[in-house]
Amino acid sequence: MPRTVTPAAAAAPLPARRRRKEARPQELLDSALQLFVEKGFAATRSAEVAARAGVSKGTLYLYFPSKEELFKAVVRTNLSALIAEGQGIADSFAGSSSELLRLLMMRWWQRVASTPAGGITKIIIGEVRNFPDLAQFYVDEVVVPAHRLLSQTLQRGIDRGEFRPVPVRDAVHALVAPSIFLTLYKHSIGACPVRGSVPLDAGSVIDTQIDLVLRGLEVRCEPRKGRRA
Amino acid sequence: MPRTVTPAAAAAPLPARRRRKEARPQELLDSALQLFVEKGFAATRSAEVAARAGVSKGTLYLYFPSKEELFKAVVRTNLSALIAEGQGIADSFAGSSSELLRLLMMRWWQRVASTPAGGITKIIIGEVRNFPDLAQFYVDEVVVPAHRLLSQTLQRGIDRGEFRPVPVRDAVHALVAPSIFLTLYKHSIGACPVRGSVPLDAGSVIDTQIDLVLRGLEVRCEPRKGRRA
Amino acid sequence: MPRTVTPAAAAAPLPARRRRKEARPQELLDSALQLFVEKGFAATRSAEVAARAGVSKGTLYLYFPSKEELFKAVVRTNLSALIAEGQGIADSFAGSSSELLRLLMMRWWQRVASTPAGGITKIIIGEVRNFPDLAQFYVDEVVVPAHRLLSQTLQRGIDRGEFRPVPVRDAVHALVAPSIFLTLYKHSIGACPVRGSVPLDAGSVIDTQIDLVLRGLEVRCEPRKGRRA
Amino acid sequence: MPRTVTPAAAAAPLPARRRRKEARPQELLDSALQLFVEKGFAATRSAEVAARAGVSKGTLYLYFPSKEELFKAVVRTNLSALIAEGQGIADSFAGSSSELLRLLMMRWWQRVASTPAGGITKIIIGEVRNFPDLAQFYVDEVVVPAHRLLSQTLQRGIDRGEFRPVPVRDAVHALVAPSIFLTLYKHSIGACPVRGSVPLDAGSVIDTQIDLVLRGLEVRCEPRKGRRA
DNA sequence: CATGAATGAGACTTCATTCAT
DNA sequence: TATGAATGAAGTCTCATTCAT
Repeated sequence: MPRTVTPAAAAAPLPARRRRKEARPQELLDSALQLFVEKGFAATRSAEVAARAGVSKGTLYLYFPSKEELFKAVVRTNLSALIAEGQGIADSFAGSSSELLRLLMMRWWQRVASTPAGGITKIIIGEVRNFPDLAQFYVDEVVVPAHRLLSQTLQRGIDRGEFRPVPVRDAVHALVAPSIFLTLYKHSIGACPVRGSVPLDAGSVIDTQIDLVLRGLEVRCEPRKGRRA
Repeated sequence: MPRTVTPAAAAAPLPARRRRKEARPQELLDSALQLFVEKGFAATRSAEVAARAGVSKGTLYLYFPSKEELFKAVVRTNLSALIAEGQGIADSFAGSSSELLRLLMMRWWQRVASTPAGGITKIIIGEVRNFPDLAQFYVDEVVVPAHRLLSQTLQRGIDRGEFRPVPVRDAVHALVAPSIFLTLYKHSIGACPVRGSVPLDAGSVIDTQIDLVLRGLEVRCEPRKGRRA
Repeated sequence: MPRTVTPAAAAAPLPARRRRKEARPQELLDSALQLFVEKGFAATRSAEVAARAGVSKGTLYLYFPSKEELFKAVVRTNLSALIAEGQGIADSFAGSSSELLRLLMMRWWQRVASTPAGGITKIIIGEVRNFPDLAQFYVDEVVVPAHRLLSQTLQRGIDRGEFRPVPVRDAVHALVAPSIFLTLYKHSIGACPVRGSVPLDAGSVIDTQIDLVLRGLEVRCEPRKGRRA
Repeated sequence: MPRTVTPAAAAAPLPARRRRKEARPQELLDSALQLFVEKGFAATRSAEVAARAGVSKGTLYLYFPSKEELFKAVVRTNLSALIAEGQGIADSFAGSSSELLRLLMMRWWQRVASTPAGGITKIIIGEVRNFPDLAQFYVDEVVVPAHRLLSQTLQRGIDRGEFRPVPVRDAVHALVAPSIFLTLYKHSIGACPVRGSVPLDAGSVIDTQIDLVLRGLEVRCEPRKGRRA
């Protein structure tokens, strides 16, 4: 046995202990996201976050100084990054504004609404009033940047004559509300084993929503001519 | 025998004590609604509900066997009644479906969204998963009846050729989502003293929403050509 | 059995529940004093204070909002009252200042130094720096009033020609230090089962102290004449 | 075989690493003294002791097997040595006992009371009862030797007719108490930012103390008559 | 009917000490 | 030697609910 086994060290995989250390924060963030979404912020026990990440209570506090900071880290990891990315796309987009709008909303859908991250909104809605610090944090980190991104997109469409000149702020609201609401629903009643509830299919909801906002509900055009005449 | 317990009191106008007694449940429900909306279900202290209603902790439990039952009573008092009333209006409405839609939404706005009752949704969203009984209760008592009412109204419009034949369920969703979302926002971040937040004006939001859903966002139709020329 | 047992209620002793309620604070204060003196402030477990008073943890917090407030109440009950009383005596004392001094010190000895209350000083000495609020509280509530009382007494003796005109502040210090120090010792090393320690007998210490401070250590008088000549 | 471990290092001037290593214990002792005095024994975090000494937590435990042993080492380093030195002085002193007394007290003042070492007494007073081992240790190491030194000095004064024949043990107590008490005060309330506290100036306190103990407070002796006349 | 004292399980967070690296 | 990640017991304080009065 010439021990040809090249010393493991050669490949220089981080020593086990250190490898764990570097993975810990992410493991904890994942575990925290799951639990926060499941139970909410206040009702999530820090001990359970630790347990689900496979570490002891103390270890959690080695990486995050408090439950509140843990939550902030979860938000930053899961939402802030995505918004910044969307802003990047919008800044260099060349196609029509309808296409950009669809693209942004689809991305949000795929990356947030369809993942546990979508549940963060539920937490904020339900608990900011009990944790005032989180309110300012979430507005700065998520609400304002996201609203800015969509406002710019609508304004672009209006400026280029693609959209009617609607009030931008309210239109953004009308645009995102159904998706966010759907996400909220999914992570609250939708996650409960109730009978008789109203099922909501994400794909169809979003298609209808985009179609509706872009084209409207009323049968128009020809009749309109008359009205307009 | 001589127990001539002054039966006078019986005939007399209710003595203060008795009058109080009969008003108690409503006073407790009001106090509970306020606090549940402010702090959420779990974070509301039953002692504070009692205190705000001017009674002792024990008295609260005299009228409602638990915090959960108290919450259910709050929902029944504030939402179930209103929905039934809306259904009554719809059943006998003679005008156009657009008008009916506007009417129903305006009523909801005035009677729920503009009052503390609007905050109930926030509580459900944020906490049903921690109180499974409430999920079934809320679906039966609120979600299903409300959805039925709006579905019927949209279907009526489609049947009468007033609306495009959109997928009803999803359209209902697109219709109510912004209003509900606005209410959620108002009772969460909107109730926090944050700076830089996105202000939402109820009146303008609802107008834009109705306009958008009915008429759409895009500049369309052939007639457009003419307008553009 | 004519049940002549006059209804206990006739004597109208407070109903058991209420009688307990009124006794609770004092029971808790006694228990707290004992434990604080035994273990110090930080090391005293609120659960143990409650247990020693025969109630549950929760009950303690029904009467005192925090461990710190509990401690303040202990100080007020055991020290502030006594100092005020001493001030009353001094204000109306007619004898010699030596007698007044002896009287005040004897009272302090009997009411504080010889009781668990004497241990409070130990707590302050050992822990104020970790509980900054307590520092100001103790100075206002104990240090300043006590120092004022003794300063006045010394000054009275000087004014009446009974005492040499010594620097009052420092003399007060020299006067109280041994007694306080003795108390500290008693509640620290003196309370430990050590061998070979220096035993201190209260009675003899205080006699020596008063004698020493009043008459001094040096053999004087005649020899002095020579020195003075 | 070729392991010609450069023995050069052996002869070379101590490499930085080794020099650090040898300084470690003292650096840790200094850091520990500061922190123990600041926060007390129990409230001092071993991690902070290590950090202030510029090493890791693990390293601290390399030199001292536990926090308690670290504390003992601090006491030995800072107090035991000084007392032995004072004993040496007393053994060979030729002047008057008053002078010797003044000398010893001044030395104690300069070497202990005026340095962080003075705070050790505070720790003992406040916490021995929670750490029974420390009680015996401190009595053996500090209390008994210090008391022996001062007892001998007083007895010497009495034997030589310089002092009145007072009870030695109690007189020693009266002698040291104010100084120790002053030190305690300085490291407790005196170190807190309180307003209205009683300021104590070391120099004036010690002068008054010595003067008082040696000469007494009362105006006495026959000669007095003359002075009064 | 009404009160409010009492309970006790349970939450977040800290820290001395260990041990793999 | 030196490090610092990991542990888990322990401590303060909260609160829904009960029940003697």
